[in-house]
Amino acid sequence: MGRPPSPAKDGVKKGPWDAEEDKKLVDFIAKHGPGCWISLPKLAGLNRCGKSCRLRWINYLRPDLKRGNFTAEEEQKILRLHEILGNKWSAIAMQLPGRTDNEIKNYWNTHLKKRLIRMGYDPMTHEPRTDLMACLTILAMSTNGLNDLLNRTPLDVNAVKLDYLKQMFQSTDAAAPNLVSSISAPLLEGSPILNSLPQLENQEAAFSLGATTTSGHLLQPLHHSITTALSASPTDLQLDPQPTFPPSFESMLFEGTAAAQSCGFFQWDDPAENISDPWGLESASEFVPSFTTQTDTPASNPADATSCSRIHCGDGTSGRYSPWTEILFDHPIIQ
DNA sequence: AAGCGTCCCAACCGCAGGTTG
DNA sequence: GCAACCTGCGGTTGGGACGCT
Repeated sequence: MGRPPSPAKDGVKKGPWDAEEDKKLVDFIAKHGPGCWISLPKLAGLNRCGKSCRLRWINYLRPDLKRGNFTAEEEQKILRLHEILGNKWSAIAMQLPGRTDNEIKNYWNTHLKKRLIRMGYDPMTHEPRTDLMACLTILAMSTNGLNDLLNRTPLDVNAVKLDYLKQMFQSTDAAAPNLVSSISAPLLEGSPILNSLPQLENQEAAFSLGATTTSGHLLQPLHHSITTALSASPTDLQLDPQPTFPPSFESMLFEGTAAAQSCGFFQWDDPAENISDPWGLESASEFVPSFTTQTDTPASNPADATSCSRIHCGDGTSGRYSPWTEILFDHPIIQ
């Protein structure tokens, strides 16, 4: 037996809702409340399926929805809840009044997830990535890094990278994350080394050696170890054989320590996202010491190109990074 | 100004679990 | 207990907006 089959769904309108449809739906629900979604379209005079009506109401027309950008507090909440709950968007949405699961899901996929990846964290586990693919990813995102490796360019900065790379591939221990971070060791925009390198005629080359955002912001865990190591030996790039990797950003967030600030996770890499500078730090250079290589090449850490969604170069040009998978798998060394 | 590539998000799709007759 | 419906959820996508060349 069971229920009679539902009516045919042919001829039902799909796609974006117009103002008239919205009004019909809002008026109907204001009068009758959200009840049976299957019968609602017919009763409300809408040529939509009940599912579409429900979605439109829940995600857009509901009066208690909060509009506008996510606040820093909301972002932190999402990150913490995601670490605990995973992709349980509805459960996460329950903890964020006025936000829908769809909205949170979209925000995660378009902002937070990418940010974690750029910073070397696994977006699912929220732990620093230590696998070879992650290393290759970040290396590939430095665009010319692999070319530098293959071509054995004599650039001192790349020599540093190669040293680390060599260690990385020889290493089987926990040093790997630090080695990854070193590969993206950035250089100060407009620094002598940048000016001296003919390879840096384009933004892509600048990307390979690190570039800065217009805001000058951008700190990240991946930078911590290399800058620490370098500052410890400012004139001699002796590499720490057992460098330590900073704790996960969540653990620091939970602890609410200054370490979270030095980690700089909430230093927005995109000026458009840098809404409130929540840690009150105007520049990454505040706690990222400059260092000098054996060839007297000054550098500091205003930003990391591997985590920039938009790279701003000294000549005012800018570019965007591509999704890591594309970069990685398009690279000759992978193919 | 046009073409192209990328980003973003509203909306759709398919599935799973609960409900109903 | 079964079959079909209903609801909610998470993954995916289409197309408008935007920026760059």
